[in-house]
Amino acid sequence: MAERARTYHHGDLRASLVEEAAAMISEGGAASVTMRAIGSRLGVSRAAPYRHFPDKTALLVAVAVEGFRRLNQRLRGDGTGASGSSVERLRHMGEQYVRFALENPAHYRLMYGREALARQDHPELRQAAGALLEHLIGVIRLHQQRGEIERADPRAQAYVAWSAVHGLASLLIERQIDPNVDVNALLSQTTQTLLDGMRD
Amino acid sequence: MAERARTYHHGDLRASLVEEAAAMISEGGAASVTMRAIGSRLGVSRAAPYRHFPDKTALLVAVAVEGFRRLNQRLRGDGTGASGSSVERLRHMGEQYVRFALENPAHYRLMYGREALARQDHPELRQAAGALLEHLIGVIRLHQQRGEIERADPRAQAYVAWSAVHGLASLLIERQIDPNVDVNALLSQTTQTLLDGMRD
DNA sequence: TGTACATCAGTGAACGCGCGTTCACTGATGTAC
DNA sequence: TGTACATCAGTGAACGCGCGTTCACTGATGTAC
Repeated sequence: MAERARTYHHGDLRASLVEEAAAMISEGGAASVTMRAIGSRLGVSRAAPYRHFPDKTALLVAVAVEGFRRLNQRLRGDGTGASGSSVERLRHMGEQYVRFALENPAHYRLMYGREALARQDHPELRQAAGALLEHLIGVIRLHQQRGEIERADPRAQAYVAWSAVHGLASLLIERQIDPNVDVNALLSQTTQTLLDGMRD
Repeated sequence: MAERARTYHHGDLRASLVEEAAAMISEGGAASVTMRAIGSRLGVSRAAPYRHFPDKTALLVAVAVEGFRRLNQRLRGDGTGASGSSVERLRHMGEQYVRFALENPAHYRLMYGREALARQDHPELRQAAGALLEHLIGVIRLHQQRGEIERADPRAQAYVAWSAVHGLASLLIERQIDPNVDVNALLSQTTQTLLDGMRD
């Protein structure tokens, strides 16, 4: 991506900043992202990022929003296809969710933590997170209609399901779970327990 | 607590440092704890804390360990008494766990997050967290024996249960859940779904 | 009981550092005529 | 097509700040004799 000719104007610095910040987050966590470092990594002056983002927080918000976009895309991507049963579809979503978190731990932390970013101040971020939840609610509602799970309030059911996968993802990311445990087995046991608990 | 006479020697500065750091965390999050501020809040010089902790991380570790001690105590405290059924006992633990997190959000975050504290370097912290898990496993094993839940690997079951309550606690703390939602209802729905899913 | 002295919990001033951000500027670009 | 000029993405030096931590020190304490 940095293979454009070295012109004075970068070309698409804004996008590169978001991308590079995400890379830095992967490598060293959110704390390792500094405006100074990101400039120099992109071969650009320290002040250049301020042409595109008013301050550091704005950049981090953009990074988090981009994370939600990717996660959203992944959850919608149909590994099992529309052909899978309702239960399979939900199970698939849960698995992909946790896998995303495991593959992008620091990014995931940025998306959901309030350590680096105060949530209420950033409507775009709020909206990006909300879209994910609405998608889950939609799937749950659909599959309630197919009669495979209990017909409780779909929003509440979504929160319960989300809690379970978010909790598992967090505990794994924060290395609270014995590294000898078989993650796949634990993941499928979690989704299974959840689906059993939601069943009529 | 600061009502001892103003002597040159503080009396029990170490304990006060931990206590005060915990208070600051409650007020402004872990990032608001600085060695400078904590000294001045206790009416002591900036350098004084270094008599008791080699560095800031050591102090934060002590605070986190203290948090685990309190949480542990709370989970063991029998709201329902030993008289409650197995299921009631587990439900009670789940509820107390989430309530602790809601009452001490920043402290909880410090205990389980790796943002402020890298976990592997601090065996005492690791051990404090481990003790909590072992307690949960013990309760689950006991109640498997009473035949009220499925006889799966108790450690795996503990991880699943822990994931659910940790996830719920985290989402609530990070304000990812619609504030209009009835927290108590959501909490009991979560524990209920979990127990249903674990039932034989 | 009184004194000498080792110990250790405090002081206060200073250090160096890395950070986010600002400022006056300059080079490149694209558009009006 | 050629030129004047507004626009805007960059530069590089500097700012002020708050931080963790160190250092030589001093005051209080407790213990040996």
